[in-house]
Amino acid sequence: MTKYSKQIFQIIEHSRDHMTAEEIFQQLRNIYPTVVRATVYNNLHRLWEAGSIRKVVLEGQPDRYDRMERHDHLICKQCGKLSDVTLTDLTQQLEAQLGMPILSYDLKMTYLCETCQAKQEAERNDV
Amino acid sequence: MTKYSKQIFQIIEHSRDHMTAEEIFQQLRNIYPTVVRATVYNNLHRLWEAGSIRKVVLEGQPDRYDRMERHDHLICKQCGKLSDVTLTDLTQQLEAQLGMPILSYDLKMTYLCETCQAKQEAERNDV
DNA sequence: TTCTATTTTTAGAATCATTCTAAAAATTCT
DNA sequence: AGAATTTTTAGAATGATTCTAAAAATAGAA
Repeated sequence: MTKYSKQIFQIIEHSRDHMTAEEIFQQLRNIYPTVVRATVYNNLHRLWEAGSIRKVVLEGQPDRYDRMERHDHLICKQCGKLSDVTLTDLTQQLEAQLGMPILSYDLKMTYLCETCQAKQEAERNDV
Repeated sequence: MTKYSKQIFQIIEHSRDHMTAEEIFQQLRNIYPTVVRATVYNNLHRLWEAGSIRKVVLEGQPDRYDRMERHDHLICKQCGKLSDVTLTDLTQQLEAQLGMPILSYDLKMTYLCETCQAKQEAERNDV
């Protein structure tokens, strides 16, 4: 692990908001002002390959990076806000239904966040 | 609905293999040889926006399009093969755990397909 | 039908996240 | 130290997708 990969790993582990490569790059530049974007991409790739970080792929957005710890994702259908929830592990249940083992699963749920719910409520009253 | 959107919708509904925009474009050209890529993208976007088709976003691949009918996805970790499975609807269960309603969910599971399992087995015997 | 408005298609340029390339620098191994 | 490997760098390249502005098609109203 180099100073860059260590730092990038730290940034991801300690951020609760699923940063993009660009955001990580910006933050890393505060510490190492000469670092280059490719270094961030290289390290993210290596960390992900090594199974040290998760990649969260959302439509129409640059990839986001996330800590490994088991958890699921909630995405607001309106504003796209991404948040974490930890539901009970479904692995057993899924394997039982499939009748075979799985390696992992990725569960994303869409909902309407409080802010967007409030907005929608307001609109309804306006009209 | 225009001839193009109708046809594109048909292609997606009748294909079991989650086609990319490019693949749909190639197939559409067999019927309408002068059609242009942008038309495929435009129509895919409209169909998706209208909730008539699903978009399957996988890492490092162009987006794939899928029929709407409720089902989940299995992805081979090795070769990337994508297949459909229909497990019991988890909505109730998820909502109960979350304590709030959700709009939809997207469940992707990774596994090792038969082919890749066989390959891995063979390698193990070779070494 | 004829005029007008809206939607769709087209061609090609533009975008933008990400990957690639090849050289330089840093690190590790012997 | 010297050689080999890994990482970083700068910048070009890639490639899926979106955008733009004009042309064509379609739908609606008179």
